[in-house]
Order: sequence, then C-alpha cells, then structure tokens
Amino acid sequence: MPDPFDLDTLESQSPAPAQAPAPYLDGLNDQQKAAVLAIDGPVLVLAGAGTGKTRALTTRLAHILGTGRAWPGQILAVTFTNKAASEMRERVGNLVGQAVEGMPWLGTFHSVCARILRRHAELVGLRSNFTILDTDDQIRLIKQLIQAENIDEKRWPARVFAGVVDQWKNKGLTPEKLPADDAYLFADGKAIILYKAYQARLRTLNAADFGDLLLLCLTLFMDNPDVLADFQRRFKYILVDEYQDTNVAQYLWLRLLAQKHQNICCVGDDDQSIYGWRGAEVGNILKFEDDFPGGQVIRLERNYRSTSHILGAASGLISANKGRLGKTLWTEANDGDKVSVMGVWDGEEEARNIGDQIEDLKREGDSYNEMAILVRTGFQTREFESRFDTIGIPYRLVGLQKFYERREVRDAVAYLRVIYQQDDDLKFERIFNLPKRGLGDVALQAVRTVAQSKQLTLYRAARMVAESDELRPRARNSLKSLMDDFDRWRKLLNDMSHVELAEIVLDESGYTSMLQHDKSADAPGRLDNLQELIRSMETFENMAEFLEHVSLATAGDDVSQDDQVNIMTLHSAKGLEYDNVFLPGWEEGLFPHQRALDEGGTAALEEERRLAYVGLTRARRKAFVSTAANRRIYNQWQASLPSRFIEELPLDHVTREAAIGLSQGGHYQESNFDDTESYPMEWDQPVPPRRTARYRRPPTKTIQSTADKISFSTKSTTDYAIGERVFHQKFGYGLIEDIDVNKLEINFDKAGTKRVLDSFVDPADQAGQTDQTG
DNA sequence: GGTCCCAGATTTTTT
DNA sequence: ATCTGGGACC
Repeated sequence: MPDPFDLDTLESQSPAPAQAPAPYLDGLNDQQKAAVLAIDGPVLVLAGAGTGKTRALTTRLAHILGTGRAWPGQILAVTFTNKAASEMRERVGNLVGQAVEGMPWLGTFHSVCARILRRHAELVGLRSNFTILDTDDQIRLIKQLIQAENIDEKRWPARVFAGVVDQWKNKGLTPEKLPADDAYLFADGKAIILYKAYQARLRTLNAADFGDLLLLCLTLFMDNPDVLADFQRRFKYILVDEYQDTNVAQYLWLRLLAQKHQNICCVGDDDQSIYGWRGAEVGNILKFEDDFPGGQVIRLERNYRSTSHILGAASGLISANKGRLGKTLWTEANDGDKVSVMGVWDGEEEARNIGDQIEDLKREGDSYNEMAILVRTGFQTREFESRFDTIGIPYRLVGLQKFYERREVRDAVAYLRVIYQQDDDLKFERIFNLPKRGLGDVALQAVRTVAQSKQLTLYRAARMVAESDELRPRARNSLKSLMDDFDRWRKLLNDMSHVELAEIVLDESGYTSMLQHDKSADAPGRLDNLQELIRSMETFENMAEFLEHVSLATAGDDVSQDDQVNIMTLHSAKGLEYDNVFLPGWEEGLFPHQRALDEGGTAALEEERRLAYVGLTRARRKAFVSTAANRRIYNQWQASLPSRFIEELPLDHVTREAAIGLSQGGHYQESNFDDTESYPMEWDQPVPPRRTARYRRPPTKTIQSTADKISFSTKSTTDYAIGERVFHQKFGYGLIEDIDVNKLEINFDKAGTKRVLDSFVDPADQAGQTDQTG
C-alpha cells in the first residue's frame, strides 16, 4: 500500500474496487441510503435537524473506503469545528477500523489549510514553521500599526479593524483585490494602507492569522496551478459538513479543489444557518445546483429526534422565512407534550420558574444532563447561575469561556512557544515582563530598537541588549537572567518530555508563584487551569504537536461526568440535543436581538428565526419557551414585549400559561394571553409581584407607555417630548433637544449637550422622587 | 516602573 | 454591574 502521505506515489491511482457486502447500510432509511450511495458527481444533502445526518455522512465515508473507491489519503473531509472533526473521525473509525488513521485530510477547514500551507509555505512568503496568530495577538499587532500610522486609536479601535480584516479575508479579498471603497471602512480611507502594512508585518513575523490560513491557501492554489493540480488529482472525494456555514473564501477553495473529480458532497441545512454575521453565506447552499450543474439534491426529512408537537412548532416557525430550499420534516414519533410557552414577570421569576420545572423533571426521573437552557446572549446565564447556586441545582456552562483563551493558559503557552520557537516575537513580547521582572516600556523599547535596526528577532535583540550597557544595571541583570533561563529551558527540550518541561518553566519563571501570591478571588482557579493545561499536554506526543493543537483549537472539550444541567447560548447548542430544553428570554429586542432588528434588515431577522428553530429542534421530548415582561439590561429596567417568534408558533402545538407571579394579583388576564388578537400580553397595573433589595427601580413608567400598544414594534418609545425639561443624576437639569427612540439629546445647563437613555432622566418637576425605591 | 482610578463599553463564535 | 484599558500620579 502506498504511503498515503506522499503525493507523488499516489497520483490518480486507486485501490482495486472490491465488491464487499454492505452491512453498514442496514437500518438506514431510503433517503439516507441515497446519500451514502450517490458517490459520483456533485451531491447536496439537505439534512434537516435530527434526521441522522452524521450517521449518513460517516457511513458514506465508510462506503467509499470499504468499496475501495479511494485510499483514506484521497478523501478530503472538512468540518468547522474540531469537535465535529473528531466526532467524525471516531464514528468512521467505528465503521472501518484502522483505515481512518490514514485520513490525514479529515479536519477543520483551518487545520487542513494549515497542513497544506506548511508544505508549500515558501510559495506564499512564509516558512513552513510559521506561527498561527490568535485574535489576541492579532489585535496587539494591529494596535502597533495603528499607532505607527498616527491614527487616533480611540476613534478607530484595533479590534474593529481586526473585524474588518476578517470580513475581507472571509470574502477572499487580498489587499490587491480590495475594492477602493472599502478603504473607507476604517480610518477615513487608510484602511488599505493598514491592511497592506498588516499583511507585510505578518510575513515578517513568519505568521498567519486565522483568515490567512484560508486566504493564503487560496492564493497558493491560484498562483501555482501545478500545486493546485496535485491536490485536485489527489482528492477524489470531497465531503463538506455544515455547508450552510461556509464563507466565500471557503466556497472558492472548495470549488477549486472539486474541479477535477467533481465528487463533492456538501451536507447542510439552510434552516440552520446562524453564522451570517461572521461571513457565512447561505447563498452558497442556495445556489448549489447552479454551481455544480447536474448535481443531485438529496433531502433527509425523517426526523428521529423530537416529538411531533415539537417538530410541528419548529416547522411552523421556520415557515415564516422566505428564500428557503424547503424541506418537510416528518416523524413517526408520538405527539408528546405541546411546547410550553410561559409568561413571567421578570428574569428573576423566569429563573425561579425554570429551576422549579427542572426539579420536577428530576424528581420524575430525568437526569440533569438531559436538560439544557439555551439563551440568546451570554449575560442571560447570570440569572440562572445565581438561582441554581441558591437552590443547589448543579449546572455547567458550556462553551462560554474557552480554555485556551484564558489568560493564564495563553501566558503559559507563550512561554512554551518562545522556548520551542524563539523567533515568535509576539509571544516573546507577551511574557517579556510577566511575571513582573522590572522590564517595562523602556527595556522593551530598547530591545525593539535594536531588533529593528539590526533586523533581528526580538529574542536575539534581547540577548544583545542584555550583554550591552543599553539598560540600567538592574534591568540589564533581569533581562540577562531571563535570557539565560530561556537558553537553559531550550536545552531541556531534548532531555525531557514536554510535560515535565512545562512544569519546570511555569515554576522557574515565577509564573506559578505569582499566582500563588495573588490574593484575588480567581487566582486559585487560574492555578487549576494551569494544572489542567499540564494534564492535557500528556495527550500529545511532543511539544510541536501540542503547540499546533493549541493554535487551532479552542476547546478543553472534557465534558465532566457529573449530572449537571447544561447552560449555553443558542449558537453553541447547534448540533446538540437534549430531552428537555428551556428557551428563556423570548422577547422583542432580546430575541430577536435588537441589533439584528436595527441593522440587519430582513436577512438578520430571518437568521434570528433560524436560531429559534435551532433552539426548538434541540429538544427530544419537552420544550419550554418563556418570555418576561420586564428585563434588566446593563442595570436598566426595560419593559419588553413577547417575541414575535412566540406568535409564530402554531397554536396547535403550544400551550400558553402565565407564571404565578403574573396571574396571582389579578393584573394579568390569562384570556388575553390565549387570544392572538390581543397580543402582546397586557396587564392593568404594572405592579411587580414583590420587591427585593435588588429591585431598585420598578419599570413603572415604560410599562404604561407600551401597554396600550397592540402591534409589535421593534423599539420601545419614550414618553418624553422635545423641549421638555428633565433632571439627570449626574448632569443635572437640562432641556431635551432631540429624541431618537429612547435616546435623548439633552442640552444640560451645566454639562452641555449629551446623549443619554431616557431611563436615566426624570421629568424636572419630579426630580428626586422616583429613585431609591425599595 | 508600578499602582490606582476613571471612563467607556457590553450579541451571537470558530478557527 | 462589571470588566477592561489607558492615563495620571506616586
């Protein structure tokens, strides 16, 4: 058998086709079988939620390998996340055994591109050991460039430009291809200059950011037809997961690679496209048939996951979207319970309610692991955390804080990277004075100057500065000792395991003791994380493998064994499923999110709706939607209307109820809630069910203004008028000059003209009476 | 060079 | 409310 890693011996040969029986087809439905067997030519598999996509997909891979159509090394299989990639690897492995080991091209877009680039780095101006920058490094670097260009950093923050660059790279735009108008996206037309400078700087540093991995790979292919031809010949079969999430660059990349054999299979679901905001093009999946004429489209429509009420509710909801490819999901499962829609007073009551429901379910025998709370935005988890802490429900926050993004982990990795590869200037800079060792701006500047004038890496320059009289004795000695440490550690690289070395470095660098002496509350947690990092290193052969993993990975995907309720955002819930799913915060402005309503138009609203669809379809047995009448956001109370998505749920599949807090006082009319004519919820008097110390400012005023409205407005209005005199805690008295929804432009007597939110001011004649309630 | 304080910002997330 | 980054001050 030829070496699957060697391009030249492979060329276009393939293993002898074998007519093996196909036991793995047993138990697949007809559509799934079709998706497995349609091997030649372009195929689009439209896989609805819960239709057994992964099973079909992995079986397809097993089928290609099992029938001898291709060697493992001739299959390109790309996913978006490491998690999806490893799941696929594992499941294919279960079907075909060892052969999966030889599938070097099963991975994320980024890891596959990195692999290709490391082979041909010199063709795009890099060396094969190039560093992969993460977002943090990227922003750090851009900040330097912005300063160098004398651009006001306040007005034009580095992180914004990082976002702009990312968008360009997602679209496959190199600085040369950038439309002239795009220059004005940042810093009054200097955007192109900055972009060029940034790219040049990356090349000098022998580094690539995430976007570059794809973009450079694309450039490599387009500028080097022979290289492209090699890969085109090699990849006899191409498989793409979550095709609806591909961006333009990825799409172009795939199209180039598929050109020769045309055996590309794209799997996805247009109804689950929720990453448009970061460059994903639903268009890619919608125009598949144009791009690949003669391609087959196979629909997986039988849902194996949810009850028919849940499926009915989700299908009804998503049917409000236009421009879908269209699928009709069906199930043979029984009806189950209807989707519960609950109205509550505020976020606190919502958390209390869901907590109670969870306890009931647990008492009935369900496990916490099979329950999930899916929120729209991160801050919504707070309310649940504190409630669950109080009543003792165990929970885990999924995917909210990424392991490798934690500061201490990044610091530790920076040390290891500099040891392994001393020319990593950015990482060197990161730990230059960390822990504090008396090397501040002056020292750093001195090193930079030398590096620049002598064209050296920071590391080498630092060595020189340490030997010179450049710095004062104190700093000089400190630097010298740091450089000696690094030299010593580097020698140890060959003598001991990467794990042992990491322990020694953390210890000797003083990083551990810095944390041990840190009296802040999170220091112990940080130390734990370092322990965890050391432990996770053991799963890698050597330092090189570990570092490559860290660059491309985010997760410490160790799902703990305990029985815990899962709390996560809707986005990170994609691809997961639970018996019981709670969907809190279905309110206009929160979900759909205000920002989507404000700036994204119909497209953004539809994406929000798909997000709701994703949320509902995560549930196997029970789904609980809730909507609060009041919500505190950034410490401001806001009255809110039920999300339009609630209204879009077909009545046959939902039950609507109000929480105790709303019905008890008689202010809330349940009949109103059941009657779609009278949506939104109404109440006679906006009296909160109870007040706590934290409930400082009952949202009385705003509620009255929204309560008489019948239609769904996307913004709440203010009840102030231009010319009205108001009082502000901080700015004093002033006159309203302009109103934009709930933002007031006020000319203050003393403070001048400011823009403030209406909830911060009171009518001048009531000043001092309305705050400090409770 | 280090510490303290204030202003400003705060959707969604991968790699 | 809470976190971060930058600038002022010791």
